Amino acid sequence: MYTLAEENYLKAIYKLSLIAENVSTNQIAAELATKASSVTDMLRKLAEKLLINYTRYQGVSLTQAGEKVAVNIIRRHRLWEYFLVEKLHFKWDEVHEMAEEMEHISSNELIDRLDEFMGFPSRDPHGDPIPDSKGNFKKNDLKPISSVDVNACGIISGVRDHSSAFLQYLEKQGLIIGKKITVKEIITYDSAVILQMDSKDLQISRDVANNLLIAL
Amino acid sequence: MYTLAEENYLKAIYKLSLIAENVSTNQIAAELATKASSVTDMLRKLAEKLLINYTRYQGVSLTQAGEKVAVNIIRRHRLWEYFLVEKLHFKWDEVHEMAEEMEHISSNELIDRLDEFMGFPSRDPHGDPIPDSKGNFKKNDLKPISSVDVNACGIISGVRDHSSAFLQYLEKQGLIIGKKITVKEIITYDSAVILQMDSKDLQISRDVANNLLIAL
DNA sequence: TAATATTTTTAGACTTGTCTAAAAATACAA
DNA sequence: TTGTATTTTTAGACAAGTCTAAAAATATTA
Repeated sequence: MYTLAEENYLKAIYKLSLIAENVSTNQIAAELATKASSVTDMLRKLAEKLLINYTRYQGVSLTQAGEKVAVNIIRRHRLWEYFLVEKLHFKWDEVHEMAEEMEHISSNELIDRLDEFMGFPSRDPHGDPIPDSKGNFKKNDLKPISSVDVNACGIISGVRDHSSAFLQYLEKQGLIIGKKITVKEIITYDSAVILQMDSKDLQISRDVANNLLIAL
Repeated sequence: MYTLAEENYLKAIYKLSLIAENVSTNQIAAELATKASSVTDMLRKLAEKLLINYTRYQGVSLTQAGEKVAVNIIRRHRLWEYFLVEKLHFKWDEVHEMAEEMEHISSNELIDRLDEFMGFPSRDPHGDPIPDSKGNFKKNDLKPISSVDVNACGIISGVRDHSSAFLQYLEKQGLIIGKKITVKEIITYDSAVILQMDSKDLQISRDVANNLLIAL
């Protein structure tokens, strides 16, 4: 249906669109670790196929068709991650690269059966919601710890950084999905955050607080 | 590790090697539905990577390294087919194309865990043996029905043609893996074969008898 | 608002894998 | 064994996706 490169571009544009409506060539280049000139070439092709809205120098956004394709890729990615963790017992920091390959397996029938096989999970191992077969899913209402007030209390529910370095750090600190935490103090000097978890105090940096999401 | 095209060539050469030691350019071209000139180009590349033994005009064979890669692809293919049939409940005639895509997922750790998850199956849904993680597997000792004598008796255990047309035909006739059959008569005129199965007689054509394998 | 900096696009080239058409090598047959 | 048919390779071209270098457009700032 779509080439590997096309799918990766659509996914990148979708991801960047969550932050700001309009996505720039350079942002896409950075996201895909490629050059701006390569991006421009691909944007012309995607626009021709009516998957993006594109005017030279003006940035891009996904069309409805493009968004549908992107959401479907995300559905596949998250279902395979769930499979790898729940059925094959991989750790949550080991599955991203594998799922990056598996998300391009084209059969939707396969994905629907996989979904059913696993009991229609609603979130992947990193707490991200899994779109259903029609593409519906709740937008993430999770907040980075860096954005909540002192004394706020919530459940660790997701991450913004999926790198294994970050996930391994969290694991080591016991900061795993489902844990209940309370924000005890925010250090003015460097925006570090002191959390209470399991009746113990734990300090995390601003970067970590930015990338760790909680449900209030 | 290897490109999609390289993997497909190695798999094709492996498959053809089972029939005759040395494989010709035209055979490969036919197997991959491509042109002989394209095959020649790829053969040069595979030879350079020491995956095949190749001298111009003399046909090719796999090196040990090449065979190892090919067997690994076959392992992945057959394990995914088993997964699709046993876990996702696809029919045996529906899984080939999906497995053709899935066999290129590169992680061996993934495949080993999948193997374990399914209890280390020894044969795929079409009766073909599944290599273990070291690449060991029993060569098929199954025989086409067309090659056995009258009064021979055996268990339907495999197929040589994996097309859904053929598999659907077998399904319809009840000729599925595990069934016990007896060869009652071979018609001299057209080599058709009359089988006995479940105390009933059933006639199959020479083509079918050629592609349906039994364990004696 | 004019000069400078940044971003984006264009132009031209490269790689992988494919193709057609023609040449070279091998196989077959008289 | 010589001529013909077949197979295989070479030569040159093309599409997809990428790159570098340079040009064009946009944004910033003095």
